[in-house]
Amino acid sequence: MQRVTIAQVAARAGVSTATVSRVLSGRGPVSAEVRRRVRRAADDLGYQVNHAARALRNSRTDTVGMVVPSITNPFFTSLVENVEHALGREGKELFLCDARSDPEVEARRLASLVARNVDGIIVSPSHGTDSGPAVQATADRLPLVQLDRFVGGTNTDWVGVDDVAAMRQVVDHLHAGGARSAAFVGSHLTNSSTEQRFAGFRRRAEELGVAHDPAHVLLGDYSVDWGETAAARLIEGGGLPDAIVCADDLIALGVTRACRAHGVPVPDRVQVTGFDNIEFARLGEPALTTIDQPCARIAAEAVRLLAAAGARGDGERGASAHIALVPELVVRDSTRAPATTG
Amino acid sequence: MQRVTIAQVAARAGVSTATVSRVLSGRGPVSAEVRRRVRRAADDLGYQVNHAARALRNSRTDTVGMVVPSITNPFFTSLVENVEHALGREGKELFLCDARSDPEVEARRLASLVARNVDGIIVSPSHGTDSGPAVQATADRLPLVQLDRFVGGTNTDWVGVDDVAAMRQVVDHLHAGGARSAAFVGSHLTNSSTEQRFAGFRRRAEELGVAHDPAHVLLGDYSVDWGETAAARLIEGGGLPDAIVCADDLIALGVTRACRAHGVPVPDRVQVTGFDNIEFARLGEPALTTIDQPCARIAAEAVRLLAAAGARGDGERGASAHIALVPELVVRDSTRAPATTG
DNA sequence: TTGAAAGCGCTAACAT
DNA sequence: ATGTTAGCGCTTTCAA
Repeated sequence: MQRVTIAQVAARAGVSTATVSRVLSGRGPVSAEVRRRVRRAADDLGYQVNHAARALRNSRTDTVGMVVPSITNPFFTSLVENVEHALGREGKELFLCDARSDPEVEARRLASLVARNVDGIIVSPSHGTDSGPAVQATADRLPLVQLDRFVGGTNTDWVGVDDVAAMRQVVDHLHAGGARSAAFVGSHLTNSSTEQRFAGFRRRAEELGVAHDPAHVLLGDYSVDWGETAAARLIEGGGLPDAIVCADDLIALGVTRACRAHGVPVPDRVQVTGFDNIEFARLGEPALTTIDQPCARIAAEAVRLLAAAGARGDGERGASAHIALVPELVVRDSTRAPATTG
Repeated sequence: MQRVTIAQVAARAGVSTATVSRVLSGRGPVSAEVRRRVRRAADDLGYQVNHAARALRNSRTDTVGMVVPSITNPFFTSLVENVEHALGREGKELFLCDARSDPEVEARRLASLVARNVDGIIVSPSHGTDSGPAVQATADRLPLVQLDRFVGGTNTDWVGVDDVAAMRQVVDHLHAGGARSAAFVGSHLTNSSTEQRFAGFRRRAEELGVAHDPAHVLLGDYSVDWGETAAARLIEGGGLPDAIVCADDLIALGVTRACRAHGVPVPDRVQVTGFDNIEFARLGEPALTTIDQPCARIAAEAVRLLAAAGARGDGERGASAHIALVPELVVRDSTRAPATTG
């Protein structure tokens, strides 16, 4: 099972390796007759390019690296799927890495992607500050764009949703449904998503006079388990507010589940909202009102920015782009007010 | 932002490139003093190996490729996560590909992995027969093991669960809960999972005298939507059986949702079972009784087999290993009988 | 213990 | 239109 090289193809077709290369990469002038012979020989031998050799020669791999905090979070897989699709249109492949929500693992992944000579990197940093050094160091070597989450103090491009505007919609909607007090359940404030969402929540709550007791701000991680734990704590602690605003759908799914387990009616006793609009959001009981993240759009913009950064060359880095898309509220059954149009 | 090469490190440390290579790869004898100088120089320059050059030279990439039908199915992400973890223990990385449930895409992915000189491939084939040629062609060139699903007529290793034994447990449990008739909802019989599970279901149903009307066998795809559609069809068609056996949890989640929507009580009017035990299975209303797939174990075995196949060399392929793990039934609230011990 | 040099498979000048 | 050849960055004999 030796690997077939262009030299063997060349020998069989009775031409030089250069000609074979020209035929197979479709560059350079080759007569139709020779082209056919080479193709034939390559097929017969079962030739396949050696990616390593090509990468070494071209210093280009047609591969983009992507690092996400957790591949088991459906929101990130949705993002990954869309990025891969967008990349496919440019003939590039995706090398996916899971950071396990750990900045150290993340740093190793980024280093590994650099070693692999990927053409660019798309990363959603696990941690709001700890991810900084590795992201910056990587951005110094390769085109890099941040997606969804971001880390402060870097000069890279970023694409995501406007969390503050999103939370404004959420709080408005809850308020319209009669909520006069609200809790916030998120992850520890160590990533931009939670930070921004909490800030947006608090700002709008204050503007509308929705009470938000500091004791009703519960921070853990992005998981169903944490949602259940947090909700149980709120319920058992007494003084359950009118609404529970969750930083993502996994948490919200846990919260509604705990409410069901404790016999607390949603949305009649307490309204609940999620964030991301993962597929399972509509499967909750009740189905979750949530913020729909335009994953396809985010992915497409990220790929576009990356291509632009690559074309721009590495030295001249101008002002970095910050693209915040305004997402839509999806009203389902976990809140009381009807959907508004506007 | 030029990449640093060992030549530059060598120059700075005042040694040859050979010595630098020896120090950085930890092979060959180098004096402590020189070792320190080289390390120092490499750090100062921010040296990182060039993976392509190393791969070309060593014809080894320390990378394993994995192809799954769909990265948005939580069962497969769970498998991926575990494979990556197992690989990490051997200092290997994972290159993940999504086949979009399409044998043609799958074939392209496999070819691309071969071109990348991955050290081995782990694949869960999308299609029971159409995936065959590409899988076999790939297996002829590289160590390859099939995971979960498999394609017939190849001589590769395989690891997964014993679907027939699993379905036996499911039917026994439903029967113990009083079911005397059952429907089966799966995907088109174009992959081994559905085939085996359906066969297992039918066999045990016949043994126990559980009625299974051919009109109650509904085949679509592995998705929540299909589960909803299929359940609606069963409910509206009248003659709803005592139980609905689903080929995976996504389908089961759709089925229970449709039952809820149509006011059909689960498990009192109809019992429902899933397969895989994805995280969301316990979040259904009611929580799903399902078969737990031992992902960590499956992943570990796959990695072990792959390493063995690699070590064995490519020519001498003996009998292929077929490892079928017996999974456990997880009893929750969508079925009537209590959990049994044994 | 260290260095010189060949060569992995490919592509792009350059030459014909 | 086609061939010759240098060289991408690394590892590994072989020689010193």
